[in-house]
Amino acid sequence: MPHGTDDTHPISLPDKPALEGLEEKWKARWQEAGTYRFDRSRARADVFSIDTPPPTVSGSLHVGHVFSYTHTDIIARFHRMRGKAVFYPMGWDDNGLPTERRVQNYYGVRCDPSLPYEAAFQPPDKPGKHPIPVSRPNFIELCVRLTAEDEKEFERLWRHLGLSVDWSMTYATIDRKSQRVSQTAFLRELKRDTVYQLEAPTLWDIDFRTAVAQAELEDREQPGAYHRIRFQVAGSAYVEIETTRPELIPACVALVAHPDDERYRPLFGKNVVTPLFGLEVPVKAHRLADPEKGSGVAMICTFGDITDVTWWRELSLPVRAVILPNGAFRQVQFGDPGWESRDAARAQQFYDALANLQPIKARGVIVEQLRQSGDLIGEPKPITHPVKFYQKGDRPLEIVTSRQWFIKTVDYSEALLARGRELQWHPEYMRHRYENWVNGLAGDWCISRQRFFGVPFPVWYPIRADGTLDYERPILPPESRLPVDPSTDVPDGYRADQRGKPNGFAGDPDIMDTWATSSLTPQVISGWLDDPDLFSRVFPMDLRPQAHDIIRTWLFTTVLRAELEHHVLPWSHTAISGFITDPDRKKMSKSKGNVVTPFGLLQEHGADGVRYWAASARPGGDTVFDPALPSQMKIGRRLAIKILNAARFALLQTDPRGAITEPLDRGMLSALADLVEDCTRQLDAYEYSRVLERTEAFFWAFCDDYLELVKSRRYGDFGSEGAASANSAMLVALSTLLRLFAPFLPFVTEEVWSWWRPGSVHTATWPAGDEVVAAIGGRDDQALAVREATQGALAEVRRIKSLLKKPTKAVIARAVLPAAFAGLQPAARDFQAATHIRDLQFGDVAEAQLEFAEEPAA
RNA sequence: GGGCGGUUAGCUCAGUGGUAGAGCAUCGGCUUUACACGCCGGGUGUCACAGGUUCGAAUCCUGUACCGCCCACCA
Repeated sequence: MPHGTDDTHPISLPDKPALEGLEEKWKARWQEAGTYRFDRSRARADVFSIDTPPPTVSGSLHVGHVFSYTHTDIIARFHRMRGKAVFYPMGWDDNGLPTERRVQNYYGVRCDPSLPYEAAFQPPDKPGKHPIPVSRPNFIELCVRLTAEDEKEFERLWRHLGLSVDWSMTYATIDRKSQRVSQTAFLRELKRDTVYQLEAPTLWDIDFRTAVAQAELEDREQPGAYHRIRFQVAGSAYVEIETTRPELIPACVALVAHPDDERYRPLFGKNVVTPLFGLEVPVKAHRLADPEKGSGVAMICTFGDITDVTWWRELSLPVRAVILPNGAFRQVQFGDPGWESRDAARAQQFYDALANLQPIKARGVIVEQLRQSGDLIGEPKPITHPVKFYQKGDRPLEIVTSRQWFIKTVDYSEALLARGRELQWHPEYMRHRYENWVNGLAGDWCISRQRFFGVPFPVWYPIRADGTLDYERPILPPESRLPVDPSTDVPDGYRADQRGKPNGFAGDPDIMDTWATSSLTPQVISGWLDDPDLFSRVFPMDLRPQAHDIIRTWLFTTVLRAELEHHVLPWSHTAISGFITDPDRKKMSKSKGNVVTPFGLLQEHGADGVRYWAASARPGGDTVFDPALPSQMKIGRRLAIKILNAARFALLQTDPRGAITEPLDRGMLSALADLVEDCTRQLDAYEYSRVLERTEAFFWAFCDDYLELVKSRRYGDFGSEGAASANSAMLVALSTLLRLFAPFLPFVTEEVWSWWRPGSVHTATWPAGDEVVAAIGGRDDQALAVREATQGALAEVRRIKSLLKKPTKAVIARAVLPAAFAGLQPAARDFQAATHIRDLQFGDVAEAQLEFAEEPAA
């Protein structure tokens, strides 16, 4: 039976419908009824699977969260209504540095991976003055304990916002399953030689004391200065260089100029002497040296920046490192191998003033030394220049040589570009970000971090008789043992007391980069290792929603891991959301204090109101959030209230019902069918904002024009057949509009649906144009024309009445309308009743001619 | 330096070849039996700029400017 004409379900209407309390009511009922539970009996073709971003739970909730997660939920709800089994789990990203920092402060502990695990360890009630050292597994337990609270708060927000997540399926990026997936993928990649270990110069944060990856860099404008410094060529001949980092002069291993630079050609192959320290360094030629920069000749240090690394590698230069992992200048003995100075005593005197200093302090000291020695030419010229930082770091990155794990990326550039082309991007232009990144890959992905809270590398190393580690023959666990923590677990064939002893073993002390786990979210949630049946039904997945700032990290690495492990694209679509910005169009950030807590907004505007605001933003676009301005949320709330009232009106009187014969009814439904077709197309293309806008426009006209025009007839003024036509049409329209709105405004639509329809609107069938016009035996073009003429004429009469300041009820004894509106004649009865026109004529007039009667309408 | 978005009413923004739109704000009117958390109406624009294609351009092409973002080996 077509919807809307079902007589079997009783209608129960509230006297005064309201939005208050709908969230509490429906989120509980949805949970109870399992409305959003994933049906894992369905075949892959009937599944829509979503790789939802796990929010960083240690971060604060902010308005950006409700924004982008609403977009995904709209898509999820749409596909669910189209009959798909929606696989929509939620994860929590509790991995990584922010959590680690919080745990240290909250519990007053410090991770020491050399300690053994203590099962009975409990942190003190209050953090003490001195942090308590704990083992890595103990530390991870505390991280899990603390983040569990954060996760509850996020879940509360998501449920209140109405996300249609299946809450029986949650995961955390540090849970055992995630660890097992990460370690298994790592071991398999290691066996395939797509993972390798290398001692090499690595980007290094001196505060966190860890390696960081290219993807985690950001440039920040910093004040600096060019220092012009002379190097002695011979006798009184000097060559001058410019540098922003004069403190690295002791680490200088060469000078470099462009091979075609005539000024320096005579120097190539010769040695010069570094100022202060008297070290002989060669002058080299390399194409990356830019004659336009500085004096055209540059100092190569180990290591000042990434270019230094390139030069060092390609020119086969020695290492002369001065900066320790904590950023301090290390002790150096001049005269030792590699530090043969022309005047070791003098060099030592200068250098000793630098030892133990941090780079910025050392710079001040050395500038003064250079000034006094006469090697500083002129005064430093202040500039502002971009400097590389770790995204979460506070001081510029250094480059330090260390042993790290890498996943190969550069070798797979072509394959990854092809996957990027295969992926369907919404919006399409975000594809360029990915291509930019892949084309700019400078080196393989460093995945090891010298931190504690994260997934450990499942690797031990044999200790030789002389106590050194044998990195060439790592000891690997079988996959069946995973996950392991090599800092406390013992490799097969060894005893625990052999840890750290000659001929014993040592665990790899590092953990994986957080993205090394996050890049496997499709595998984690799809049951890659432990649930092949589920895996076959949901993987490769349908959708990865995420923000554009993590295309180079999360999206890229996920594509990479799926390529390495499965040789497939991990999902067919990605929907990229924009940012919430503050009124200055800057990205919102906690440090600027402009973060708005979402619970207050939900309280004030209702979940549907907040969702309306989120859904109004076009896909991928940044949206300004100004708490000081009246927002779209108010409009959304108003729309939700209007839906309540309009539905109540339609349902107040549903009898008689019968054939839909009247032109206005048929025209309205024909237009609605067009709307439905359009909305379906747009949602298929992820253009949710258009769907909301168009549905809303239709709905508002439905209320203010259609309902007003048919009111009289509906009340029975023109007999029961006319009333039956109106009632039946109204019910079809209501049912259809509720379903179109359902993905956007899940609470109010569910409330109204519950007044008269069985089941949930969210598992009802998404409307189809054919279904809408089935009630009138097909789309009716003539009726559409009548509707259009009637609406035009209605606007015209309203305009004249308003200009003349006539009350709505004023009776018009005689009206002559422009002939263009004559098409309304089949609906003249409805039209005249709504406009109180007694005698209606059409003529050659430019605007409506109205003669008002003396008496008001009855 | 390369790339990507944006520039439309006072504000926030729709609008991808056919008479310039919505909401908010503002002003005026309406006690109308679903809704005053409502309804009707008015005013408001060199569609950033300059060329080009076209019968016709906010829309397509070329270039410029400004805003924002991404990327880059930034001495």
